[in-house]
Amino acid sequence: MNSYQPSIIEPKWQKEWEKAKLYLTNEQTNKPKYYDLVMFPYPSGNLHMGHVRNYAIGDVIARYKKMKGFNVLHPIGWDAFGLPAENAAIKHKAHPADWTDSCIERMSKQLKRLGISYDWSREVNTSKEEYYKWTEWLFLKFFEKGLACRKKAKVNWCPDCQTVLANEQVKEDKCWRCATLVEEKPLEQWFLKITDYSERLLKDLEKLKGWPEPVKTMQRNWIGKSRGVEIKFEIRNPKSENKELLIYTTRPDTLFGVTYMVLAPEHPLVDELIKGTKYEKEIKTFKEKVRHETLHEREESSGKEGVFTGAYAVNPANNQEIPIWISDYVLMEYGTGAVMAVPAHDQRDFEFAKAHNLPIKIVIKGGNRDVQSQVSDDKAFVDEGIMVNSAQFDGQPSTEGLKNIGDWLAGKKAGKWQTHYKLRDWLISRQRYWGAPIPIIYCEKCGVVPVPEKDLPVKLPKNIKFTGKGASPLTEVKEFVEVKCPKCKAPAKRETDTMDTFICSSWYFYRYCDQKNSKEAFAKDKVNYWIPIDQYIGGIEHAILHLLYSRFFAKFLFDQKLIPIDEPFSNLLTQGMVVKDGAKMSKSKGNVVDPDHIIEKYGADTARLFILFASPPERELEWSDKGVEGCFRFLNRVWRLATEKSQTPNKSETNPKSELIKKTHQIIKAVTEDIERLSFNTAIAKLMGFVNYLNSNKDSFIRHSSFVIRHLLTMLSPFAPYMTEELWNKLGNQESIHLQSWPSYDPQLAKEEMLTIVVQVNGRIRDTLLVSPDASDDEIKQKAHASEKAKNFIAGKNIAKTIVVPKKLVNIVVK
RNA sequence: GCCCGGGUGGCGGAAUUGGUAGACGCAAGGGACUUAAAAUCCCUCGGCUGAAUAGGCUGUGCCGGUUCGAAUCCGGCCUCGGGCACCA
Repeated sequence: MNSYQPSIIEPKWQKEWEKAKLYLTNEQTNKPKYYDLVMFPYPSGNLHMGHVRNYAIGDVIARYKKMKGFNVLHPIGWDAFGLPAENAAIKHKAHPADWTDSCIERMSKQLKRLGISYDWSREVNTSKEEYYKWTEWLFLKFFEKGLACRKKAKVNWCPDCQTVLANEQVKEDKCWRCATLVEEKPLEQWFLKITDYSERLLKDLEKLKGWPEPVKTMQRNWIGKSRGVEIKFEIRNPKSENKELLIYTTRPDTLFGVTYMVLAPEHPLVDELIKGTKYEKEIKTFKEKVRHETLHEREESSGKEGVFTGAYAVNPANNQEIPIWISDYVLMEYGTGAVMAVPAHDQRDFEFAKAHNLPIKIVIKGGNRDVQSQVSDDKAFVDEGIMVNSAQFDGQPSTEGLKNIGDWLAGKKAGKWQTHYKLRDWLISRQRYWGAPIPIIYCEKCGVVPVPEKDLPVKLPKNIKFTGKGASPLTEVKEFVEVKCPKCKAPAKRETDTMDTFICSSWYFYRYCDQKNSKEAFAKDKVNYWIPIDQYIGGIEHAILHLLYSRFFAKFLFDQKLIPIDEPFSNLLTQGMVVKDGAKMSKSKGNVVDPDHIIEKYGADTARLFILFASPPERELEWSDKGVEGCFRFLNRVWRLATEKSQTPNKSETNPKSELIKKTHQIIKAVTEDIERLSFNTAIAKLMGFVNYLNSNKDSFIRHSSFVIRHLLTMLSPFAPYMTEELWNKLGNQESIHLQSWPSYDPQLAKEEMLTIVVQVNGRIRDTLLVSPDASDDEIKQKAHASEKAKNFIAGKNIAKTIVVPKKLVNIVVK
């Protein structure tokens, strides 16, 4: 008998499987299809534990479903465009394409070493022409339908490097390379009109029964639908008569409590209001200060800083004059860039009013709560209640008053009902080289002209200089920029911005269905066969952006009749982070653990097993090298069980009543149910328990029964594919274990013979009973009442009632 | 700041629908085997009390509530993590 040596058997089977083309998939079969998708990696250079976790989960599902008789598509590829390649180019003077390719080469090797059952013939790489040609083509489709448009938007601008910075490149308001204070600079940029799909993106969340509820809630809040009223406030200012100020509020019921207005500092009215007044200087200083704050900081702002403009507005409810202020807590991007402030009933307004000594007027009273004292207690009253100080609306519940005031304003043309969404259009322009070019040409005569389909792809030029300074490198390449207008043939200029990499990752799973197609992005029949994705697995950090963008793409493609469904992912598993030292393991943070040394020491099977066993998939997993050892020991125990010879080889092993057979059926049932609910850690725990049971059995025949070993190995094969294959082969099987069926169980044999019933007195456990599963509730109740241990606690008291929970417990309530 | 999660022994976790808290694994302690070590196997292992592997009390971040019964449901708080639109 030789010992378990993963370093020998793993490379051997990796080659064998490749030779046998074990994991290639096609559509020519009668089996039901199953599309198992993992979020494709960004080729950062090295696999980290987060990848291992993601792909181990995906692989267990793929192998399990295959054994259950499904035709499984389990592909992999590379989200290969992006910022880090360009940064590497600046740092190491390597071309982004070469850097990316070498990263992919390394990571492919690591993935193969892990023994993941990918169909590598379908590998996609978003940075290759044969892929980004179709990314560009999809952009043209959006453009054709009027869903791609140009608008002004701000970018982070480093005045020293003369370059646009990503949010990640801004550290505490400063450029990460030269520490210059970053400014915001408006640029004309491309957007996809995802807001046209707001309502569908929101409503269809209801269809996603296989999605975790928290992810749906996050998306719902992100889309942020609200019903409210747009209200017109007249401005009373001698210099600007007849001006109006529009605000949007979801709380028209608090209208009578408005004591001041706040504008975003960049609101177009501000300059008009202050022109030539004594307030002009102070306001301008404040605006300059705010200009240097990023959007993020402004959202975090406590809302206490602001300046009075000197102007007044009139509350349409009661004609009261109220002062107009500006503050950084109001954002131009949301609503109308102005708010009516109701300090008594909004916490931010409340804090602002306190800081600037503005009046606080209560217009809603809470049932028996003393609103007056709460408000003096430094807290706004934000709940529903009864309206007061609101003229004809006094006495109404605020929920009714909300509707009535809205209608009243609409009636006198001072306001109108509106539906708002927080979701903003998707800014896709990036002033960078390493991305899919936006296929647009600007002609002086013809304007914005799309590149004709036949001219796709717009190729990224190879000869590029990277300095990290100045404009995007593409603007420096004459042959790229200077083109003829496709319409009038006059000299024209090519768009030099590239697309957000989220575009590339919003459609890659369709390309997997038909990866080699050079005529189309994907053939309809292939996509119709595989889509929707039955199980999608990836990090919780993608809960909003990637998943929302992909849903938007699916809806658009569905509308263009390119795909058969408008929700791409039927079931979603959001795996928790693998963290180390309390922080997210990520390429950008640099606290990455290299899986290679675990594989070298214990083998890929142990690495996979441990990462699945250490924590349930959706929960965070704190990496620690301890515990890996335990999984390695477990695999060794299985190895010994399967390779040691039974001392009594001729005994019959098929007696269906035997404890061993029953136990085996019970374990198959338990493990199957655990895998079905994606509870891999408990599935492994149950297999460990089974091995302990076999090992502790004195009867060597039972320990080494081939019936039991066969089932143990097949159940373990999705988790530890190499070792189980080796043992399967050693047992004399010709065909791979990965082509076997998942073991089935007989529900009769899997049944427990006796049930343990807990006896409680007043909810505290006093005894347990062993009863047959057929025992009636009355019978169990009687036995419980007869329990000597329970009697000690009943004695001298009256039994008020007895609760029987079938198959679980009896609770005797005494007084 | 806003939105979404998590918090259970010394540690990772289990408890699937409100019904025996601590499965399985790690660490620790004790023992067997061995010249010895490694490996392997066996036993103990939340806390207090107790001779006890009898029993009792207590215990799932904190405070309170609902219930015959709460790790699980509700209210409030503390704390850690994710996301916040140019990292992917």
